Amino acid sequence: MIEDVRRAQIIESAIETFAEVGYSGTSLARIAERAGISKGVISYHFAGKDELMEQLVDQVYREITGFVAPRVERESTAAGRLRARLRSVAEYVQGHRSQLLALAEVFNNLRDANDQLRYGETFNEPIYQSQEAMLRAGQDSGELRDFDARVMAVTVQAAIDAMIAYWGAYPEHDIAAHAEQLADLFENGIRAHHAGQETDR
Amino acid sequence: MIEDVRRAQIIESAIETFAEVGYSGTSLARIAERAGISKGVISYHFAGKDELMEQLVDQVYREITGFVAPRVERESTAAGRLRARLRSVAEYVQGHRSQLLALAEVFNNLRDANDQLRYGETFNEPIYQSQEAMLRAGQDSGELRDFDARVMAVTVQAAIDAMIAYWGAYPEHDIAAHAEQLADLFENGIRAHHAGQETDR
Amino acid sequence: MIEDVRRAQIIESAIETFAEVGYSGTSLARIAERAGISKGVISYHFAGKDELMEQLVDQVYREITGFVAPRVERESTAAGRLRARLRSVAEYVQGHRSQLLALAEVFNNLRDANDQLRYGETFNEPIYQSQEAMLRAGQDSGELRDFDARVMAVTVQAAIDAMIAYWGAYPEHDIAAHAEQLADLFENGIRAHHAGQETDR
Amino acid sequence: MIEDVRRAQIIESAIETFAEVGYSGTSLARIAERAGISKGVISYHFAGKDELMEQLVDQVYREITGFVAPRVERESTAAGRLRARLRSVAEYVQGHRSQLLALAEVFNNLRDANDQLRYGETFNEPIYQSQEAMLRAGQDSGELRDFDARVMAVTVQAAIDAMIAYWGAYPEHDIAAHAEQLADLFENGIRAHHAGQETDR
DNA sequence: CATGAATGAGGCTTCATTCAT
DNA sequence: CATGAATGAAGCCTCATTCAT
Repeated sequence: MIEDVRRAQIIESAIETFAEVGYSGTSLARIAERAGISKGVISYHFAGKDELMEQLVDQVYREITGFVAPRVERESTAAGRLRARLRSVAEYVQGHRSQLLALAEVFNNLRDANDQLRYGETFNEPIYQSQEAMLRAGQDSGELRDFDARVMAVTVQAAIDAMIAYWGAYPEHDIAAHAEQLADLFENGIRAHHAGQETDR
Repeated sequence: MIEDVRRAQIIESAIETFAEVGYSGTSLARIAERAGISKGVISYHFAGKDELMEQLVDQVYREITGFVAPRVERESTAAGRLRARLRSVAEYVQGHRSQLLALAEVFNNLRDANDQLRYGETFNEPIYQSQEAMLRAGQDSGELRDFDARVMAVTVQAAIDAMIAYWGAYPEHDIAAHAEQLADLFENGIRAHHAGQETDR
Repeated sequence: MIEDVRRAQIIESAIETFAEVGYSGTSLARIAERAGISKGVISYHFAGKDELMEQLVDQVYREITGFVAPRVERESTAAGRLRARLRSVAEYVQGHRSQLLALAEVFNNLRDANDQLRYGETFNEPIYQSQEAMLRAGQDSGELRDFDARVMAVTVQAAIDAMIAYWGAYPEHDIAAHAEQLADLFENGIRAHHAGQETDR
Repeated sequence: MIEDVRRAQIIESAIETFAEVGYSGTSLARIAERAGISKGVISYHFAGKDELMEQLVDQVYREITGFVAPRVERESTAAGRLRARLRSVAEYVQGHRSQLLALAEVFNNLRDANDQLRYGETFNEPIYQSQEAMLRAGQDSGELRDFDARVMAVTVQAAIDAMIAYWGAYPEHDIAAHAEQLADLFENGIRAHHAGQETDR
């Protein structure tokens, strides 16, 4: 009810604040100010700043996954799935710029009591593993050449993040074309060598 | 003389602190404590925390460039230069883990008075441009296929950063092999299609 | 009706909270939480935290007095009344541990707008005076020796409070035996000297 | 050096604040204000509010013990030692009113992370034990009658604390006379019966 | 009669920076 | 050249209280 509305409003305000002034510039006071509410309200709805950030990550993460996953699953070949992933991320990201920037801020900075990153590489494990499985299936079917699937999974993710970050810095950058370029790169880079195939674009 | 020694000592201490506890966990007090000096000394030798961080970036950046650049210039083909870059970065990084982690922290967080990232994508411009020039030369010579050189430059840089970050999280990861995998990926991904060449490894 | 039930429930919850976490650890939120009610309810039934505490004192005080007074009045000699008082307090206290601890917390900490203790020594005045009257009667009848009745009244009260506090800290302590020891002490300490001993002063 | 001077000044200011406005009314801001220093200074010289309070207790405790102990040790009989203790406490307390009130505030309120009193009855153990030893020696020598030495030790301490508290509330009260009255009470109350009286139990 | 939501003051602490010595 | 002391802003959090529903 009202509870959920407020929490959503606060998270939305936090997203915009992180996106605009970065992790260390984001205080509860600033979030509250942007939301037009009193400072204490955030502490009322969230156990603390950390919980707010974790919920932010949860929400944004769920949203983007909910958008991308079905579009990927529609494809059957490894190359097709990879291209679908790149395209759908690029598509989703348009209109959700702040969300992605905020996600990156929290990702790269939130630490636990032992100074370890709360969302470190270990948080990416599930993604890496599903990506690896997909790539290995492509290798087994003969579609893809031999390579280290873990390295490739890490690199695909890095290419996506960089695409988002670059577009974050240069909003006029054509992110859809960027995604196609990446798909071409990986398609050429990992397919099995026999005769010269062509990309679908 | 003493001046320079002190500054170097402070920067060294700052590097280790950033690497260990991250950007928001790094205070002047903590840097001073690790260096075994008084808090005030830092303010005496640097105009402020910002200047310290800028000098840190300058120093680390100069070091890594000084290591990588000559190894790249020794090569003549685009593929060779790219592989040399990947290899030499991977080589340099071993033994300079803290430096690279600290560099990333400052890179991703330091902002100016207008909340703009001090080292944003614009800081990468020189790298992108030199990389682009190299790639275009490869395209002109017929070595490389047609693609967006800017996107490729961004992606190469991202792949390198991710390699470092992954190795930062999993120190037992074989970063040298990782670099070769990346070289293979890009070599296959961007060379001109005629007959099937082989990578050198 | 319901009104009174709620007030009693809240006071009961406050008693246990004070007893457990002390004065400064007791917040309305904590009291409400223990009572299983909403925070606002307390403010609805009491003018404020201060009034709640005053009612708590009133209630506990009335209870203990209602238990002790008739048992004291049954006795006729000063020594008998004193022993009756000590015994009945010790008896009452068993089964009302939290009440007494809570009473002490509020007693020692609640202050008015001028930072004066709300229940200071002045609150003990009625007790002191009744005790003094009883002791003076014993002196007049020749049962008790000469001494400062006010000092003795203060000391008796202090001995009782310490007995309760000690037993509060060591629940296995035999409080009934403690009460008898105190009665012996005072009986020997204040009765008239039939063989004339002298103090060293 | 300056360090010690400041710490002493802050503790002194804390003592007066506790004495005046009580435990819950004492904030670091108020202490700093009274000391005429900036809020942050306290955090600079003490790890936190808790450490400040512990040092306060240490200091006051050491002072009072240093005054009382030699005066007690000068005496040889149990009655003499007890009277010496009562007299010297009463003497010391005059001129150190705030110290004693502050000590009581911290004593009765400071709690650890588990809500247990930092200075509970257990803190009094050493006092109780030394007092007990003294009383038992008196019983062994035939000077004192049979009684529970622990109960008596607790009661003596309580009588002293009450004397201080009463005088704290009524500064015109004659605390020296009060101490003599207490000494008389205990002397009569615990000495061996040469003419054999009996208690009623 | 009860509640959950909101407020704003105040508490403790950390921090970058300044300054006298 | 170095230090320790001090500052005051800002951060997060808790709290008693108010209020619309």
